[in-house]
Amino acid sequence: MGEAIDTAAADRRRAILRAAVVVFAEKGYHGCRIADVAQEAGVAYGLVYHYFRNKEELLHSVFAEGWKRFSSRLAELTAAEVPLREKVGAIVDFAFEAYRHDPRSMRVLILEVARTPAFRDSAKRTAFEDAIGLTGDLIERARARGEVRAGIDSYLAACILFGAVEILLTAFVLGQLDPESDADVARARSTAVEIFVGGVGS
Amino acid sequence: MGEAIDTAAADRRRAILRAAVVVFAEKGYHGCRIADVAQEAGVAYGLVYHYFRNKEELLHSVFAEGWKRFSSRLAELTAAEVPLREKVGAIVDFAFEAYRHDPRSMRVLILEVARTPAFRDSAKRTAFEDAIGLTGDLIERARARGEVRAGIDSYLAACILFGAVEILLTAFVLGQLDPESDADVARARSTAVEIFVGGVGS
Amino acid sequence: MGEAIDTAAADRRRAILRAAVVVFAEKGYHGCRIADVAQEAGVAYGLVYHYFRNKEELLHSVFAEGWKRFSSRLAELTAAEVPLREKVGAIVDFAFEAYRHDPRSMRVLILEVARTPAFRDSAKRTAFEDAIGLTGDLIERARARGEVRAGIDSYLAACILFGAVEILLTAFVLGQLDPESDADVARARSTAVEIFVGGVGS
Amino acid sequence: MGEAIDTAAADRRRAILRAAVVVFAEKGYHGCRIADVAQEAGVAYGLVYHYFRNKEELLHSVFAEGWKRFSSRLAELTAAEVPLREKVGAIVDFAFEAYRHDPRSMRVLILEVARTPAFRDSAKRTAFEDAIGLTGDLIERARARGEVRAGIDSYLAACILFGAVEILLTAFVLGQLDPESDADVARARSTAVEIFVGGVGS
DNA sequence: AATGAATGAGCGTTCATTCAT
DNA sequence: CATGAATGAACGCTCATTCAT
Repeated sequence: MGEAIDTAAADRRRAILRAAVVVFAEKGYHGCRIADVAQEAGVAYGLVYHYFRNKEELLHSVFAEGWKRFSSRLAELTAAEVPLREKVGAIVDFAFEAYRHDPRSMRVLILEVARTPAFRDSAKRTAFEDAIGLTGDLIERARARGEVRAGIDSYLAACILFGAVEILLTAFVLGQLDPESDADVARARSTAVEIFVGGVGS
Repeated sequence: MGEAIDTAAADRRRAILRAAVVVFAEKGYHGCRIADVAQEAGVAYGLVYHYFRNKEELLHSVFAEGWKRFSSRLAELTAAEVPLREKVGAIVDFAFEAYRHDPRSMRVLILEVARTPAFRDSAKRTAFEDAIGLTGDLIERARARGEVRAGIDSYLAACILFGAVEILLTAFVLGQLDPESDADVARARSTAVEIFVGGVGS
Repeated sequence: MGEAIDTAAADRRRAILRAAVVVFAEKGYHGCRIADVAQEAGVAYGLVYHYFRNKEELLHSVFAEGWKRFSSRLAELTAAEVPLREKVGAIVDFAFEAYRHDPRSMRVLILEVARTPAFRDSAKRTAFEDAIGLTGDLIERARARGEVRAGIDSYLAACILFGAVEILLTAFVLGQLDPESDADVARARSTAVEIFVGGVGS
Repeated sequence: MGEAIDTAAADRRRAILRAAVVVFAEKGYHGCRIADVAQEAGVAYGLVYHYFRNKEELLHSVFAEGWKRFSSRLAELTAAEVPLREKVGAIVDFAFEAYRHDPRSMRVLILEVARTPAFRDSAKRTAFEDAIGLTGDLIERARARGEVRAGIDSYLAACILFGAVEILLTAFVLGQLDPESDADVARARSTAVEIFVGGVGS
């Protein structure tokens, strides 16, 4: 029974979190009120403060929740024994897939979390740095197998891969690319992988 | 004399704009008050409203000012008759140089303008799209000269180049790379160019 | 068994009341939350509402509890057949002793109850007035025995005695006098009694 | 002209302060909103924050304003060369007169300021202590002229005088005495002076 | 009886914006 | 042009109180 209650509480918490994703995605962090989140979640706004200390912590939690999935997937990929090109493809696929599956979450991750001043420090940066670290490791391993050419810094390369993925996601988010169009998605994916692995040059 | 006054007015306007750059860079668009900008500019806050309709227009103007230089440089590069690798290097150099020269402006461009909801539409996006269009044209021309391999979409490639540059600038802005270190700058530049043109693969 | 339960209930009630004294003394009536009182009492905050209608009634009850002892002692003193100087001394002693014994209760009585707007009417004032009435009676009796000089209004004198005691207690509460110092206590006591009975004049 | 503006600003500030006195007196510090003060002053509530940092500072200022008059009068009295009985009478008169002249200010001083937790420290206590110090000095001088009997501590005596005055004012404030009744006022005054100087004893 | 999730009135405070001087 | 007093919408947050369990 205690568990049932805990679960109910956890459900509520998750409901508010989901509502926050929706609302942040729609109006941005600064453009929405706690009351909007509460309304979207179908609860009184006071309740939000039972589950989250304040608005900022709500955003932090949205991030933490979303990031967890991404970084665990990344860790898997790093360990896998497949060619670099496939790994890079998998990272891009995963990001694109995540966006197709829950565009609003990605929207918040891409447009809000990463750019909120409060997030420019501590935990958040660490999370991004961890992801880059993992990806850098992944590239280092590929180098050990002779898959990476000389003169390429693995960690800067990881950065660049993320930059590429992020800007393509942004293009999807902002509507320059259509996530519903398989052609758009395939083209974006292959261009990202091809450039990252083989460059644009002939 | 009318001109003298106009010039004085223009100076004032520029002073406020400069102050806005400083303050936006320091505390972010949402984290600062018009009064902060005015104080930084050394004027009464009411005066800001003589030169700019409102806070948002101030941010728009900051962007427009900063972007002008960048896009005119881009247009030059597009027209120049040099190999693709050099053009890409020039774009990266220009971005990095701009950051070294006026890190606060870049900070605002990178961390504020691009991510403010209000900017996710209208003029701002057009500006970014123009830049990508120009860069895409540049790549198309290179393709015409046989410098670009098949299967690469020029405009997505332009996106990716911008994503790469942006994330490296972000690394500088957030302190993961040191803009004062020539080694860091050179490594970032060469990695960006090498990956973009030749990929990481061996 | 009904009694056992009643007793348990009464214990709970008393525990909450004691907790209220502690918390009110520490942070003031307006400066604390029901939740603070509950936590101090080691119960869930909802339970407070089983025993007290609301926060204000809690304060009323704290007062009533504390005042009961004081006024019954006062009634005893009134009846006793001892010289006025001794009676006054006993009142002062009693107040000081009460403070040494339970400074937090006195703190609440002195700093909170007497000054809460809600207490400026009804029951509370009556209680104070009763005390003053009793003390006035006490002085009247002394007058009947020739111990009070002409031109002194007994009830105003009672007021003044209370004012003197209260301000000395305040001095203890606020730390200007040290309740642990026997010298301070003795001096305060004798000064109060001497002035009240004999005045400062030579 | 600068002066005219300063004066206008000072007038506004004073108007808000006066309004605060009225409203605090009526509903208590905790029982009123900034908006009430503003309405009473006939200004927008935002304006209150131009002149006072926050609600607490407003109360502090109300106190400071009211106390200034009282303590300067006290300093005069201390210096005067009149018998102790007259000085004590003058202190009591001044306090009563102040109450008759501006009962709401006194109400705030007596019922709010002295009892607000935030005021139980720093500046406020110092002010009270200063007043007691001055009055203690006054009694010490009287002692030097042989007007005070042995065994009386001047500073405790000063405390007690203040306690007596305060409680009588409280009686006026709470309606147990009628400040409009000359008889009540005269009786209260003479009782206070007589007890303080000569005691109740015969 | 006991718990604490849920509610929502209420309020302090901020700050963009206006406008009289 | 320049100033900054004045306005008031807006919002985050608190916390007393209720009530289902």
